[in-house]
Amino acid sequence: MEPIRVALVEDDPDIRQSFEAILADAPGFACVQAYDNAEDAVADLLKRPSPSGEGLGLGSPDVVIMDIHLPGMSGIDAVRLLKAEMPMLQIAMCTVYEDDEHIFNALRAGANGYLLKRTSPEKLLEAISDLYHGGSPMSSEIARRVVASFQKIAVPNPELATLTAREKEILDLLAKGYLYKEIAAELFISIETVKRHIHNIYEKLHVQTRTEALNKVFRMH
Amino acid sequence: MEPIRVALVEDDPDIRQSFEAILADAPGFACVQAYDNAEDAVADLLKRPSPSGEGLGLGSPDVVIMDIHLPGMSGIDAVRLLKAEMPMLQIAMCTVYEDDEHIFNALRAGANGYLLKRTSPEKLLEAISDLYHGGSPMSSEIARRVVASFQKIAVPNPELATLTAREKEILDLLAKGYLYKEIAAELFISIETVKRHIHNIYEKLHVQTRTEALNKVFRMH
DNA sequence: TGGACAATACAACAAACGGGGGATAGCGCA
DNA sequence: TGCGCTATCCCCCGTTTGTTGTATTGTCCA
Repeated sequence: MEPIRVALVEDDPDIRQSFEAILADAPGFACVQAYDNAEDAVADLLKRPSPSGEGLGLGSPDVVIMDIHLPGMSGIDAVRLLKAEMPMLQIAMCTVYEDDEHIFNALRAGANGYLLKRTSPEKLLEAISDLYHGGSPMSSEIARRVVASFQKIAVPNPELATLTAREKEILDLLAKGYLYKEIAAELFISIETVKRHIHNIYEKLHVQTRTEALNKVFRMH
Repeated sequence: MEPIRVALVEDDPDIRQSFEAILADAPGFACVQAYDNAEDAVADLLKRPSPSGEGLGLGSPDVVIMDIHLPGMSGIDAVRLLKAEMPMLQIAMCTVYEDDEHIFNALRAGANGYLLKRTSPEKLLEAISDLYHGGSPMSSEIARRVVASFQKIAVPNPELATLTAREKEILDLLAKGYLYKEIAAELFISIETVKRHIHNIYEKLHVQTRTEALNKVFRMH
């Protein structure tokens, strides 16, 4: 069985060599490239592009372990560039940063996993294998924040709760861009009633225009 | 050392007994409750509320493993109710569903982890331990979808790319709810120019009204 | 140097929006 | 029974939005 081909991007020589040693000792893994900066890594890895995203070039690694804090270009920008050209390449960040900003920017840029540097060698190898098989390994602190981010999304607006069912129904159509007369036709009521409802909605939400109302609705979604 | 106290909510007696057996055999784990439906589980677990969220009641489990498909109330609704009263209680879903809808609804409801039923006994125990220590265990297929959801958020609309810098600037103000005359004042141009720009924007986005334009802008943000 | 494009501006007009004042009818609850 | 809330409807009026014309200026590029 072919070993999993790994590339490292890490500026600290001690850490890089330590990772290389771990990979060299582990059966089934091979460190095929190691870079100490993002510019070299991007330039070199893009030399072996997958013709149309359906596979990786011959010399390409299967998995990239990318530091975030690097001299010059950041690891996050490197991920963005690499993923744009080689979407099948599996990349995991490996860094000391565990704040939401770094985590979410990295994932938005296209990173497939996010590990903390204090990850044990066994967990690191397990993560690389997981990546290779299409998983998204995360240190448990990271998973926790990612999961927590789903709960924060819904910030219930108390103003919205004061709307009646009919008002919510009309606000929903309003948000979709329906004209007053279209709402009236949809609900089989007169346009005057639509105006009255919308007037009441605006009063409850403390807004004057449709756009302000929409911003209140979208903000918590 | 005290064992981790686990409660199960699972309607299939075979699976429930199998989980109980796994927990009974594992040192450091104890199955303290098992329910075959969500109503009983919620009613019973809420009898031991944490006074103000800072801890769990004396008879409470540390960790709950919750099925989603149950007779009557769903496991997702049960999580919502339990988390509202006992936010410190750690709950992981354990189910066969691996579609985005179920995953994200469960996480939004407050679930701390999400496991698939085909998870091996070793991984299950590891997940329970991870939960107990504040992590968010996920099967790797689940982690993959959760991470992918961060990338999908930004679906670049090619129509938006055709807008000039000035048009984007005006669209931005338009989205914030500015009136035409306010945009004119903000940018030191005439209201007629604002109308012209907005007209051009609508043409490029293939919309007729402000609200339709906003929906195009918000959709990819 | 001519053409394409972006930004600016004006005019006239129709449609849509939003505020103000009413009014009626039903429904539940004190 | 009466009060409050909700949903429904009407009129008047000014403002805002969006369309359709036309036109000037500047820039960039072939």
